[in-house]
Amino acid sequence: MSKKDKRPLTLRDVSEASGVSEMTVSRVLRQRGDVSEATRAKVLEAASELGYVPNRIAGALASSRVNLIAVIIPSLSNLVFPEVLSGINDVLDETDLQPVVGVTGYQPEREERVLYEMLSWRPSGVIIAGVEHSDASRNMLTAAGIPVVEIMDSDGKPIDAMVGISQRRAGRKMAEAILRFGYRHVGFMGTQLALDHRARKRFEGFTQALAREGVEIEDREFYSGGSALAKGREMTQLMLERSPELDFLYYSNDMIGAGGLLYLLEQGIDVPGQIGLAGFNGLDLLEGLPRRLATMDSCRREIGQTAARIIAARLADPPQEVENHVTLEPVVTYGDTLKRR
Amino acid sequence: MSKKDKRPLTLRDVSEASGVSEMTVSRVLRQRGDVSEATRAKVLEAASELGYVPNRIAGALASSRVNLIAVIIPSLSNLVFPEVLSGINDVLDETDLQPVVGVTGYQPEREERVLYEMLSWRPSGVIIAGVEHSDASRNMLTAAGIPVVEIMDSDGKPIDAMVGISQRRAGRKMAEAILRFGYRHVGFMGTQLALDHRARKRFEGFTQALAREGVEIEDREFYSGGSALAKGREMTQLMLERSPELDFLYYSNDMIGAGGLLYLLEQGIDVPGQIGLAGFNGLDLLEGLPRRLATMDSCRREIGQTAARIIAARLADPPQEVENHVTLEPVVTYGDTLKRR
DNA sequence: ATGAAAGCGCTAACAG
DNA sequence: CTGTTAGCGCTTTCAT
Repeated sequence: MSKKDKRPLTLRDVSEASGVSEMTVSRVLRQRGDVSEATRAKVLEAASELGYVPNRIAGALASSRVNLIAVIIPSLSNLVFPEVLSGINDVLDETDLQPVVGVTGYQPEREERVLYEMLSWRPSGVIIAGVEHSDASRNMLTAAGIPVVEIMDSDGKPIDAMVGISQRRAGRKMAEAILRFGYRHVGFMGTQLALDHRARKRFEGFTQALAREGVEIEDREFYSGGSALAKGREMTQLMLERSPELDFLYYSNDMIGAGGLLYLLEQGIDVPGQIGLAGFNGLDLLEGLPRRLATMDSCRREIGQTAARIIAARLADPPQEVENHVTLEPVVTYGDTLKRR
Repeated sequence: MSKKDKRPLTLRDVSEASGVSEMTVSRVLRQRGDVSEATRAKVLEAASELGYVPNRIAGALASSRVNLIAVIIPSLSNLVFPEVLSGINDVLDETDLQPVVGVTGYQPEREERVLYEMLSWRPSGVIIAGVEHSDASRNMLTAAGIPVVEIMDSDGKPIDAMVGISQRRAGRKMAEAILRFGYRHVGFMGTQLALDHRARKRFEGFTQALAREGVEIEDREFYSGGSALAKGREMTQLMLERSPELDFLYYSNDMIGAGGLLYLLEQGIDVPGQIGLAGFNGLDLLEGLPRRLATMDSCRREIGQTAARIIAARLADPPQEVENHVTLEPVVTYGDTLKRR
């Protein structure tokens, strides 16, 4: 038990308590260099008795080594990002690197601030969502001189490394599937696209592929905030009342798609006979629905893992060779809501 | 644009570039002390031209001030915790404090490790989920000499401050509602209780309140991992095949409750006529379901906000007086699945 | 309003 | 295997 001092404990306290020099105490605590079993035990004993916790701030300053990896994402409530984080954790857990998460709320100014804050702690690497960043952000990232992995989206010119899917291609692929199966009157529902570049790109790819076959989106609806499931429900009702001729509804994420699906089933509408549906992401959640929503895997866990692996490899001593640009291929799951008519 | 140096930029670089002493540069960058507008401008110009990002590691060491608040939670995939975080953010955004999140996976040893890691950065405060911690963890927390707020659960003796609901009371309240409405044959489904103390306490409160009226849980089922919605569905099916006499199903969270609800509706079972249902948490998600599941608000956003407010108040200069022990009262929402029979 | 000196707690680099 | 010395990049404190 430590006496209730005001002053926090330092290496010196452990040194005095154990009768071993600060330097050797430091070596024991960091498991670096050779220390005799006897001294080792003495030090460990003293440290744990005092309840000493090393001061990494001093350690980092002295060694100019920081085992932190900055991870910058737009949101935690999106469900997708926690899964990316989880993938990152899977891999970093095997190393001595530690993720530190910053959240931007999809706002470029906040991204800038968060980035600045994180870089001021001199992390060893950065994993950041998206490829669009303000000039200031790009400059900071470049100037930091550390590995930077941009994730989730491969449509763009990366600063350094990049792991993701082509969002445009994802949109295109789904459009092609829809057309192939004979749907022609398509409605779209999604979040506000202004700040979510990935959703926007999927949308662009989607419309372009439709256009190639002379098909245009006939109705669209956007939302923000609130329960996505409820929003999907509401928007679907609204859209079908407005545009009863639609035979397909494309949702920019699975959650609103699920809401739409529940609504349609309740109304006794024939899915996918009368109306086909598709979402995006491949959420676990879909498994519990009455019918499997067509969707497309966004590979988010794998993206996280791959990004972390790139960082870990580049930081290894000696640095390992790795592929710096990884484009994953999302797979369409037709489920029960996308069928040849 | 910074020349592509190997060495990271320091205050000295800005000092030289601007012809102002390091000390004054530091003052400008921290907005502390009086600096003439002219020098100020010169410094800012030089700093941004170089792309200088201050080194907080050095700053923190010199000032022994760190604006970090350690936030330690069991999981990010639980949906509940991101909302707590969001509440914490709401409040800390107004201050210069920054949350740093650590995840324990519900494992005490990991909690210990995460805590150790975080404390080694000398944060200014800790917000940690739950009131059960290993001795080592409690010691570290005590020895750190910083404000500690334990959250989510108020059934226990806090180390310092505490914000939460009484999980036992929450379980009891739901049991009382169920009994009041005339249900007598109750089944329970939930996660493995061993490590989730809050779920366990709710369960205990629940069974005790039932017992008081001579009612016992007649069947129970536990799960772990996988899609909660799908699990709720499967467990419900299983349980009803096994125990068709049940007239009420209590789910330890809304997600599995939603799965159960969807299953029962599909089977054409009369809810709540034949079987009543209730979950726990008060998730947004429920709004989009075909029927509103009875549940109980777990006040998670408010818990986050309150905890953050306590930390902010205690860290203010001068420290503000605040209530250190806050017990929130969860409210039962009867929805459409809990009705007098 | 600005500068100079000292040192935060630790570790690199070397010496023994 | 263990100890000594000299900083890491900044801020505190005190002087000017």
